[in-house]
Amino acid sequence: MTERNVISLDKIKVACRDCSLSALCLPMGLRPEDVDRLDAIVKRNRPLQRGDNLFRAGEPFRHLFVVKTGAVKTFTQTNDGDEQVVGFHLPGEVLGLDAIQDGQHGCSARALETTAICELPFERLEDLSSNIPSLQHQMFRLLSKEISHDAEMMALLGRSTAEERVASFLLSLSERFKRRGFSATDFFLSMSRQEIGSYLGLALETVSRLFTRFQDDKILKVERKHVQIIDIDRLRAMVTHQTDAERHRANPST
Amino acid sequence: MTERNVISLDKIKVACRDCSLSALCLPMGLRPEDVDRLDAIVKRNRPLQRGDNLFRAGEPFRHLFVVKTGAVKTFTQTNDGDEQVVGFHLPGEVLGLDAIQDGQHGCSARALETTAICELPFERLEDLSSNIPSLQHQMFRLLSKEISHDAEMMALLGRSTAEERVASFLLSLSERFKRRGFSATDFFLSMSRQEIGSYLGLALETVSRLFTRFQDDKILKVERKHVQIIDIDRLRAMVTHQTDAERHRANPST
DNA sequence: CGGAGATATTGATCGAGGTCAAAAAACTTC
DNA sequence: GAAGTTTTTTGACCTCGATCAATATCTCCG
Repeated sequence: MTERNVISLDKIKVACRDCSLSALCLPMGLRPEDVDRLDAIVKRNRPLQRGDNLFRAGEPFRHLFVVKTGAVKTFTQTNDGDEQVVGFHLPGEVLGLDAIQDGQHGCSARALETTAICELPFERLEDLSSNIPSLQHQMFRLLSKEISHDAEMMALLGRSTAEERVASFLLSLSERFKRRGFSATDFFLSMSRQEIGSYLGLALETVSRLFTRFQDDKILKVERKHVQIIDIDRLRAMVTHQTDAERHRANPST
Repeated sequence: MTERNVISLDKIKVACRDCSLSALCLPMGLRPEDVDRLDAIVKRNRPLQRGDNLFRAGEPFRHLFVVKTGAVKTFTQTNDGDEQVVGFHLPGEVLGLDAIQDGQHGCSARALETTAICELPFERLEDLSSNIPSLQHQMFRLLSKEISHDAEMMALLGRSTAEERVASFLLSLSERFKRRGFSATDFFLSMSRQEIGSYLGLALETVSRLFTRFQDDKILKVERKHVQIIDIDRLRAMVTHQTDAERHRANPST
């Protein structure tokens, strides 16, 4: 390992209190002194390279993981060999929540690009949650948010056309990038067409064709992994099958 | 209200410690004295009749609900008017978990038959969880289990054929009835073909046709709402696209 | 009991999207 | 920078399940 690597490794070891993600991540809503107590149990390892596994399905569950920088996919293997993508995870998002229930990971997680991770020993997190009510509350919210998100995803997969799914996917990425301070209309996809298709329940060819069509319709500019959203309103209009759950969330006053 | 009703109402007000569901429900794994502390915050109202709403999407979230007897569906409304079924809930299953995150219900819940419900004020449940580590642990497990289940459902909706979806649905019901002490092979569906179809992302006609086909193939005997599973192994064999997450869960030793 | 409305079955038709195939473009690696 | 591999695009074809439609059956009430 070179000197240069050592320096970049140190750089990523930012304490929670100094981390730009704290408004999105577990520390959200905690008092500064409680953030420090949380920080004390966080372990920060060297970054993963593209293709590295963070954990594999079936492994014992010991930690929750938070994406700090980069991107991770979670997936399971079907018994006819090919993989089913379960989710894509951006900075501030927590992985491993499905493993709490029976103490082993139900899916595998693999870095889609160079990715820094914060590791939280779950037993110590539970102890801390017992002692910090706002942390317990934040944990409940986190788990609940995942459940809400899954319900929306199930609705999407159950009802929507390929067009709606791809539009939804792009809008979701757009919003998540925006919240993280990146451009909402100009970004790079870290996953392949294959992975997008698997996630959306579509063939990779269908994803590709829709990108092409959206580009022909002047809604997007797509060049390989680089996506620019030209007309976000037309993209939004495609998601006609939005449920009232989603509407309430988008505009709670109605 | 007649004398007869009053008696039946009293009968359903069984304390957690005496409830046959305690092995499936929140009290699971709690010490008897902690079960009593939990029991003290549980409210048991009169049963719902078929078609009654337990809560509606958009309403403020105050309680978690547990099905005691009967069955409940949760659903959202798409903006073109028709409903999307999100889940079916049997005795011992908890409703409202998706609402913790933002304090309002993301879906509506309606009784599919006469249904008794236990109501848990969430704020008091949080306080209790802070003071009873095993209850906090149980809450985390409960939420995590929901997330696992949703991931399986997403995989089902994303990849599977209509045949697999219906087979999976029947197997899921079968296992859940079995755990509750009912027959795993002879039961009544409390939901319509329409609702099954909505849940599985299929047209109601497709559900009906598959029931007919399974019956022709001597896998089932279906008569309206009454289902008898004749050959559960053939039903299992249909679910070829099982993921490794599901396999680990079905047989943790492998 | 009988009629109305809901629910389920069955048939016929059609189209969205899957599959197969081939070529093109972009990364890897030596 | 050439050769090989992976990823993406595009075309042709076909299948599964949606949709439309008609009938049958159930359930609920007066």
